Amino acid sequence: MNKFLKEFKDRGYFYQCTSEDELSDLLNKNKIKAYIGFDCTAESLHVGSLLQIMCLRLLQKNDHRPIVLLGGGTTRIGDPSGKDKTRKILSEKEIEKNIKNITNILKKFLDNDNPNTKPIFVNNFSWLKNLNYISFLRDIGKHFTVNRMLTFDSVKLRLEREQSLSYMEFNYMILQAYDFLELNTKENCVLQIGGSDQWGNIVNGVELIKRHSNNNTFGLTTPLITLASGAKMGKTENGAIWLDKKFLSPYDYWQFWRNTDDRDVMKFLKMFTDLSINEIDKLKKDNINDLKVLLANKTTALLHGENEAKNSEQAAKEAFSGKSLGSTLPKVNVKLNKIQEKISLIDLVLLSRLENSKSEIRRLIKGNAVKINDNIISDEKYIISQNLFKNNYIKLSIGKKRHLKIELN
RNA sequence: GGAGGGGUUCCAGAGCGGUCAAAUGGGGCGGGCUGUAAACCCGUUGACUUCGGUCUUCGAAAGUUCGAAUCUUUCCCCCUCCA
Repeated sequence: MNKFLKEFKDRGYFYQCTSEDELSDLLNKNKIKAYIGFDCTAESLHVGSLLQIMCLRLLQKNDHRPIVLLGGGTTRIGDPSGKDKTRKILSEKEIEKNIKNITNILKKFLDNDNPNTKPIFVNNFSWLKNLNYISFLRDIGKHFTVNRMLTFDSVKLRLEREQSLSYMEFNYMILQAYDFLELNTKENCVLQIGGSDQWGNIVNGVELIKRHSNNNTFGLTTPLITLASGAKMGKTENGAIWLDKKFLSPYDYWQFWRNTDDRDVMKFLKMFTDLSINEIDKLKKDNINDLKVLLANKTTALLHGENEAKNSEQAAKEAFSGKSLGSTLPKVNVKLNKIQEKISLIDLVLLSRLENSKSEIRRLIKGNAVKINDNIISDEKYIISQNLFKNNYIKLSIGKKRHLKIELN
């Protein structure tokens, strides 16, 4: 089997392929271009897209060239796959902003220097916006039968549940198929990779290209990752695990990985780090916590860099091992006069934005969950005094996992 | 178009005139155990509070009543069956 494909499988990226043997042959013979599409509905990507990003990296590692398609056009339509309801439609401005931001995130993960493999960024709005309806129907629409379209899950499931599906959304799969055709024609792109929910859309592209241009192309999908606990990966109660400092600090990103379920650690090391399969298999499994730290360090380094990873590890060490004030903890500044006004503990927590409901904070205080400089405070009327500040800051903790440095200025 | 059933707090789902900020389960949060894991146990889970209470919530609006999630009317939405 081809080297790229083998590693793709070994790392757990593989779910389905349109024609595995042929693709393997092709990859052995040629360096190809492959594309993955990213939705631009949100301002940032989250961990849910990480597997796709790792696929892009793997392509580069094997000297293939990734094309990153940003769905500036298709986001204006909305993919019905896996959704019960029509999504809200974003304004042009929002989409442009999202594209910029998402591009920057992807660049952090990818090698942008090697001229042979550096990613090609495209926005499908650039070709979709100029489509002429009549000629599109004649050139492209004729290759699709409604009979077949109705059988795809994205459409079928909606109809079965009697949830309305607009004509606009119904067209989504044709547009995505057209994207592939466009990239095949202009860039000689021969492979589309996507999540398993994209299978239908990908197959449509492969078939369209066959009928329209008589070229052979391929589709490859990755599995939906579920955690050992059964939950979908990437979202927690506190929100998505964003791949963007603005929405989730490197420390919290590090913590997300550090808190991985025991049963998922090896799997994630393979999926989300650059450690070779060999190295991973040789790792000593007797101290699972060391492996979690390794996982957190590697994944954080990929996104935020080695330094941030180191800092996060250091901060975690200090925060969890107790007494020392974490010099690297996330910090919040408080004006000196606030303290002189005799601010209450409740208000301090409010100020820290760790919680935003006074009732909730009261409950936490009663439950012995709030600590200042590692001392439990159980009096909800506790007033913060200036002499609590050592070296100009205090450590505020809620529960075992949330720690913050409050700095005076 | 006709006939029924339904919209309840994060989710599922009880309540069907006062004792309802609303049973129970799940999830979340906190505590315990531990390893920042899992499992398990306990507590908590609308907001504000001078801890006495106060305010806002049961699809929307109007009404009946001393009092409504619960009754009436209109409207909106969903589901099932028939055409």
